[in-house]
Amino acid sequence: MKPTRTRFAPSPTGFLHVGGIRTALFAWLLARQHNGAFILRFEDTDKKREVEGAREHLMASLRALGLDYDEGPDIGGPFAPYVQSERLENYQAWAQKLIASGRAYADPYSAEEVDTFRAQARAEKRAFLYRHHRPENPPAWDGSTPLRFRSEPKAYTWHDEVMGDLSTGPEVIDDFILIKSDGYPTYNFAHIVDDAEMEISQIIRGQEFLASVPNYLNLYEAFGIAPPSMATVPHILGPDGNKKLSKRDGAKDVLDYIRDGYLPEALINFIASLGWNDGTEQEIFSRQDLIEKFSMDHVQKSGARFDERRLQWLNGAYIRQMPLDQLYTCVKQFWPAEATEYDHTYKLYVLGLVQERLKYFSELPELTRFFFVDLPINPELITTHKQLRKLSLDELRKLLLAAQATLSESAFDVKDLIARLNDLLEQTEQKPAVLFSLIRIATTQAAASPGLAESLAILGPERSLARVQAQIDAL
RNA sequence: GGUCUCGUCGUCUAACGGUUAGGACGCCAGGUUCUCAUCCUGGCAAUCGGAGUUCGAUUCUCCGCGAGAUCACCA
Repeated sequence: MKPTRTRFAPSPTGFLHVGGIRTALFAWLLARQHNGAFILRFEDTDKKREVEGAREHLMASLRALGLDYDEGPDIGGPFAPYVQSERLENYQAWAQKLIASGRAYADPYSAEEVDTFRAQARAEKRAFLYRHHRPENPPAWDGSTPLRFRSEPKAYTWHDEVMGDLSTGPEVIDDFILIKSDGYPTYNFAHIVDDAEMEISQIIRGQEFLASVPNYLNLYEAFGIAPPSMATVPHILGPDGNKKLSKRDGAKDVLDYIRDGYLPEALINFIASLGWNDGTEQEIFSRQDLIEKFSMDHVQKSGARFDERRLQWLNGAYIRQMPLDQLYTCVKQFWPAEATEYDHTYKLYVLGLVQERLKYFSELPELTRFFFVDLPINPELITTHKQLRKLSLDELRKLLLAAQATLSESAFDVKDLIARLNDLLEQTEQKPAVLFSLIRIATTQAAASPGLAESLAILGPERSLARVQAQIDAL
């Protein structure tokens, strides 16, 4: 059996969003699963669309997700270069083979003339076929005009790893352009040459190419080479509509998810399970699980909608199962500014308290700020509280004074705090919902916070008591 | 308009032609002496429609309907 060699071949025209990364992920998984090679190739044959910095961005995105490639533009490999604009002579050589065998010819028409043909077909509600206008005696090709493939229309049936058995009639086969008048090859031509030269065993790509496959098959035949196995994955759709997920609809750069504090492992798990499952009820797949269990024939044929809530849940699940010290290194850049003057031990303790409620790292500041700085008194926390708003200012003051008295004698370890808070419940004959809420609000000024005793223990006596006092003063 | 593809809870998805159509996210309710979260329990919720084949159809066939892709000197 031939070695597994898969590739990810983006055009450097922008960032990589979740939809785009999926084909890269699948290709990577197959390569790793079979101890094969994963190859990165830049398809930069349209110079007009190229975006400055996109190459670096694409490579950074793959790196961030841990999708390491074995051959590529920056690291080379046995079939270098891995950039199409640096391989023009290869395409010329292959084009000459077709010219020699009579399977390619110069397109004598101007772009405007072809547009006229196209408009005509459209007006007649027909699909446009260039070959209906194929010239009888095309001039010799001198490179100043497009070079077209001379197709041999016929019906095809073929197998797609995801879609299953597919078939089309001869009416979809056409004389597409191999080399543009600027000397660059089209995608349709270049990828076939490169995949053959680079010995790619399996092509994984989005469904926008599905309709072109019969044309590719026709070209493979003209070259007398066997096509690689093909897998067509459906698009990932936007969250609200049925549109393909695209940059225009606000699809986010995968690097933005990393910046927001999503874990690469969670992102990969999420993207993989968007349209794929292993047939069991497992939801969480480690990278190794995915490598072992991934299979193209379990990939869904229809497009999946992108649901960020599910990604959040998954990321939270990964965060929760992380060892604390590992999580600590991950969140280093995400602490609120006020945390800089606090030491490792303090922050580690804080992190331990919020670990189970953290969905992504950039939430860390809002979740932990009150551990590092006194927040301004927010009267609404009491006036909108369904129990506390019923109490008079005098009652509130009494409770806070009682709390102050009890806490001032505490050793401020969790155990002692719990004991004293429980005593205070009996003393004041209050429900926890009243007493604990009040103390929690006074000492945190936050709508939500971790357990009361644990929070107080971290804050310490000085700060806790000062905050209770501040709350009393503000009543 | 031609061609191709797809169609199970709101979302992601399971189900050799035989299941009370399962799981997960989300949502709702309850429990875990405060909030938020976690965890646990329970609940709501789906086979696009119509024929046909069959003892029996989510599954096979056909016709509708809906959705997506494509018909570029873009990939």
